[in-house]
Amino acid sequence: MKTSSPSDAGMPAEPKYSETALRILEAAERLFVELGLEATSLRLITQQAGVNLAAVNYHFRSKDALFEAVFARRFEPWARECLRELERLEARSSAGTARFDAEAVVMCYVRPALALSKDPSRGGALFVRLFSRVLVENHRALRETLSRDWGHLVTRYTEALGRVLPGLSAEEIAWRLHLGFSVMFHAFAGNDILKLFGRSAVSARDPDLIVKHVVPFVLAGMGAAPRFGDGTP
Amino acid sequence: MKTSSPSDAGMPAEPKYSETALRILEAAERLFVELGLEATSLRLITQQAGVNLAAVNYHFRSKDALFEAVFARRFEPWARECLRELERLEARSSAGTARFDAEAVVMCYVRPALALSKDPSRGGALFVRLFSRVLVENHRALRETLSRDWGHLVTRYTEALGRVLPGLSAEEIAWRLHLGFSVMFHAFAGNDILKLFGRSAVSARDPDLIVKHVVPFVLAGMGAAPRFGDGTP
DNA sequence: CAGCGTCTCAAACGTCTGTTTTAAACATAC
DNA sequence: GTATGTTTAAAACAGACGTTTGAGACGCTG
Repeated sequence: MKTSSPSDAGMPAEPKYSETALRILEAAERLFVELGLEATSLRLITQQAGVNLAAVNYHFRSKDALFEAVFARRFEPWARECLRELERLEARSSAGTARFDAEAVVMCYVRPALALSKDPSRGGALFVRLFSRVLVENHRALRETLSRDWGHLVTRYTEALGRVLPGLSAEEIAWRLHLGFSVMFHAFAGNDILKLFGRSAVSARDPDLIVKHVVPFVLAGMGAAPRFGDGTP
Repeated sequence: MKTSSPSDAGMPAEPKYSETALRILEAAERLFVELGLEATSLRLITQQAGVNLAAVNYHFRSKDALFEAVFARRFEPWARECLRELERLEARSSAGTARFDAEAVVMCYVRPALALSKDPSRGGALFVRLFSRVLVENHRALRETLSRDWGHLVTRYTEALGRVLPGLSAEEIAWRLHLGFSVMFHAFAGNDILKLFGRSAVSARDPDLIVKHVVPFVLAGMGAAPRFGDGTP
């Protein structure tokens, strides 16, 4: 095999999938992103993976469990990276070697998404597209897992953003984070309204280019002065 | 019936659906939003609508055609409103009775979305949620219709935004519009990452509240200074 | 009352779905 | 070399799916 860097810091990075299971995961990932969960049949997955139909129910328990495995395989490393980035920023800020501002916090979750998008061995931009689907459709089981195991991640980012935008209420902070996450995910996923209307102009599949346009937008949005009561300034 | 204001400016506003067809449209709309196209069966739709299964294929040709009808019924009035708002702004701006700035342009598409969200007789926020799904999944037939019949709408908004943000390149303008549309739609649709992680805080179903938080964010983002080459200012 | 579209209804169509079952191939350890 | 647990293979399962059919009910207009 090729995976696992020498020092696996504590956690078991990958549940050690067999060759067959891996082929299934990869075909499923591509198809779930392209067609969605419901529109993708196990027969199509196994056919494209070049494995037998029954292998899915053997290696993963069910179609739903397969979906969760596909999601978790990409999500967990990414989420860990986001957390590590934030902790590193906090450490370097305490040491006085880095500024703790909005851009630094935003880059803590942009950087991992960028790295993921540029790494074909981790599926490239596929996962971001999958995540943007999960965000819109809502898969019960996944939501439970996320809020149980990764709720603290969001909490940490909320606190961090609160520190760098001291003038804003907790509610306002939550909104800024929500909007900031949202715009980044859908931009990375390429969910483009202009494209939907055949007026693309933004063809950009290049992740670096996406960052270049999204980050200034998000930073400006997050730092905006809040609007009072209704209209009247 | 209750619809149609006295002076229907030219176009046939609604294709005059029969009672049964309307019940189907309404049940389908709700279910498509909740479960998605593939996961919603015609049997479930007709059951909730209290009509016979075959009625769907009689009134609409097929399941796909039903979906397009559901979409078009809400989309077209909304799109027409967006166009009218923009034309009104241009007229009032020429007459010197209104300022032609970024906020005015953004409000041209926010206002119709807000009005729609607050009007239960037009399905309330359901359509925005449906639209956000369409944006992520991509339904071939719908994309063709949109780019053929409504591509000019996007073109008009791109031009308008170019006028109020004169310092930016055409590519940059397209990006700002893409991101601005995107964040508004997903905010109205309630596609909230914080909610996904069980850290809601932004429960806000109130459309006015959404506007209050989204508009400053979008305006600031659109007016941001673009980022040069890479990092170095 | 006859004639004729419009519409509803129950039943059936063939196909595809996720899942299970059975048997066979395989590797590794005794 | 045989035993053992793991992985694959092909076929079959019951059920749900979108769609079609053909007969009948309804409300018209003549």
